[in-house]
Amino acid sequence: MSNTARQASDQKTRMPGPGRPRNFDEASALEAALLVFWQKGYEATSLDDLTKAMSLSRSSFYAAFGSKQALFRRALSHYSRNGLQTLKNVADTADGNPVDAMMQALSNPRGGVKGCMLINCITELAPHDEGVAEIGRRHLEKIEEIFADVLDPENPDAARARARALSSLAIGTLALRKAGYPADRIAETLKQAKVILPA
Amino acid sequence: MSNTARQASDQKTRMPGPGRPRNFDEASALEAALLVFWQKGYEATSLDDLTKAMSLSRSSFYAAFGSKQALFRRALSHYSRNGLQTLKNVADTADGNPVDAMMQALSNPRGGVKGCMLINCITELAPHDEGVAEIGRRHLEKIEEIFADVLDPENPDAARARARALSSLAIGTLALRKAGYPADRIAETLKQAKVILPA
DNA sequence: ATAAATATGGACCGATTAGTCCGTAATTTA
DNA sequence: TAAATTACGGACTAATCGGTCCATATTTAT
Repeated sequence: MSNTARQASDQKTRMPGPGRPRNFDEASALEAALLVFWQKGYEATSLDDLTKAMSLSRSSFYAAFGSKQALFRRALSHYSRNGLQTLKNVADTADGNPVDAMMQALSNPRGGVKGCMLINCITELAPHDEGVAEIGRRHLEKIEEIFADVLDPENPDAARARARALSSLAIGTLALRKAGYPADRIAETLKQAKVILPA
Repeated sequence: MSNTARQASDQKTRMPGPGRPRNFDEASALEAALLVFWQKGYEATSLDDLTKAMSLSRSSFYAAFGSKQALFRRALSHYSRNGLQTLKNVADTADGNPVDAMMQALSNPRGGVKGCMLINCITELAPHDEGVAEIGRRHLEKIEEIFADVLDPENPDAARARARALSSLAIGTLALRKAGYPADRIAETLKQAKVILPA
């Protein structure tokens, strides 16, 4: 389907050498695409939106990424990897209460009003796209893991349900933010999580 | 803009009388449209989807509803009204624990895997559609009110933050459901709300 | 220099988008 | 029955959709 990888086929002696080099960076193009998908969603993002944001011609786009859907999958996975890493860092480097820090980070992600891209995509696509649903499931489970490890490092499995509740609470507040709730009400809502903390 | 209402203009003596009667019911057409928007989202729903589901010709559609967007707004408001009424009923008629019943209802709405239409729409549209954001805000605030009245009928204002946390927790679990979490894990997550209950 | 290989820009494609328009059907009032 | 009025079916439009294709540019290996 995709012609992205240099073809290792054609065992003939040739070794032709690479042709014209790209004049774009694949990684930064991917991140540019990520931002567009993040703020507009999958359906509402057009090829023109993407190629403009990535500063790519259509042919380069298709040569490098195969299709809108393939690019999207890559962007989403990239986002997931990145976000989980960030969350782990938050958990590890929080001086005071790591749970509070994680709740903050989840409820007020880099994206600001764009919310969490993975939640956006689960909402938009998961019911009719099992691939997205699976990426989403994995992401959510990882978040639970991180919470559980913080809550009870000795026996994280026992804290799993509480971890999931904390995660869900933070995710729920994303809707408040998108709907335009003032920041202090959201913070106040998050603080209610304290009662979930003790067993 | 819209020609929906019988025009009261033309003060001339005439009083012409109505022409051919409609052979569709506006209310049920609206509900049919609601279902489509609910499960596909706004952008992904086409006019063909709508007219087919509503059993309407395009001309009748535009005569009766004006535009896709206008229809959507009506459907969304209708959904909000309906949903809040249902939630109130759940709160009033729950024999055991009304909070549990509300959490259940919010987390597992009529729509099944379609989730809550309002949350879907907030996620998809609110960041770039202030009209939708406002409908969403009002809806969420009403949910909080219902929770707060159940939590502390004497002084619901004092319970407002807890009410919002419960609401957010339930809303958060919608993402779990869409991502394909098994029902028992979601139920277990909801049960964690008990710790939010006491002051 | 020449051949081989890859990248790029942009024209192009068929399908689909939301929305318009018009001829005709169905109804009420006179 | 005639005039007025509204509804309906469906053809039509201009724009946009995701995706393809090709001629040309740019590179390396010979």
